Amino acid sequence: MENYQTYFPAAGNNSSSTSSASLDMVNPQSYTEFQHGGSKSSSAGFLGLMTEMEVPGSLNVNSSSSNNNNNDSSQNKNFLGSGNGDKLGKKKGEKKIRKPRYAFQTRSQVDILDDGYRWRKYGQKAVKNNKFPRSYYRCTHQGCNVKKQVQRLTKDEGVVVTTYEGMHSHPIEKSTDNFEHILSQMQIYTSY
DNA sequence: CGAATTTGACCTGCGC
DNA sequence: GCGCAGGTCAAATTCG
Repeated sequence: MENYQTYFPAAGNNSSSTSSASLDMVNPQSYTEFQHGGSKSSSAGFLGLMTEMEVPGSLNVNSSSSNNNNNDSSQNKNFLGSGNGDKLGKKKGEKKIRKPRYAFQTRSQVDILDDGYRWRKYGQKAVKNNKFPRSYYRCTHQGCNVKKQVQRLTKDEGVVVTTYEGMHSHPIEKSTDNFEHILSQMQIYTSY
C-alpha cells in the first residue's frame, strides 16, 4: 500500500496555505486526473486546480443503461456531483451550503488511496449500474468533517474515482517523509 | 482493550 | 403517494 500515494489536501483556503497535490508518478502504471464537473470541459492539471464546483441538481452518472449495450466510449465519463445540499433536515436551520466537491480519477489497482490523512470507513453502498460498491470515508481528525467516497468504474476496473468533500484544517497525520519525496517527483513531472 | 471495519437498517430526496 | 437510489448510523465484529 505504500507504493503509491495520492496527496490531495483539499485546499486550506483560497489563501492557499498548504494546497498541493501529488500523485503516484512513482508508479508508471498509474495516473491521475482531476475533473470538476460543470459545463466546462474537463481540465487536467495538478497544482492550483482545485476549483470549487457548485453542482446544480443534475445527476448524470451513467451513460449506458437498459440492455447490456456496449456503448463504451474510450474517454472518461464526466463526473457530476449529485444533488444534495442538506440531508438530515432534523438539525436546525442549517444553511443550504452545498459543499464543493472535488473529484478525480486515479488509475490504481487498489481501492484505498493513501493520501496521508486517516480515514474511517462509515459506509458502503452498491451503486446502480456499477458492479463495484462505493465506499464512504470520513476523516478521523476531531472537528474535521472532510468526507470522501471511493468508487471503481465498472467499465474500467482499473480506474478509481475519488470524491473529496470539505477541506482539512489540520496537518497530515502520517509521516510526511514520503510525502516530500513524492512532492519533488511531482514537481519534476509538472516541470514548468 | 481500543480503534477501525463491516453490514444491515434507517432516512431523505426525487421521479413516476 | 410510492418506490428507488444514494447517503448515514450504529451495533457487532475484527484487527493491532
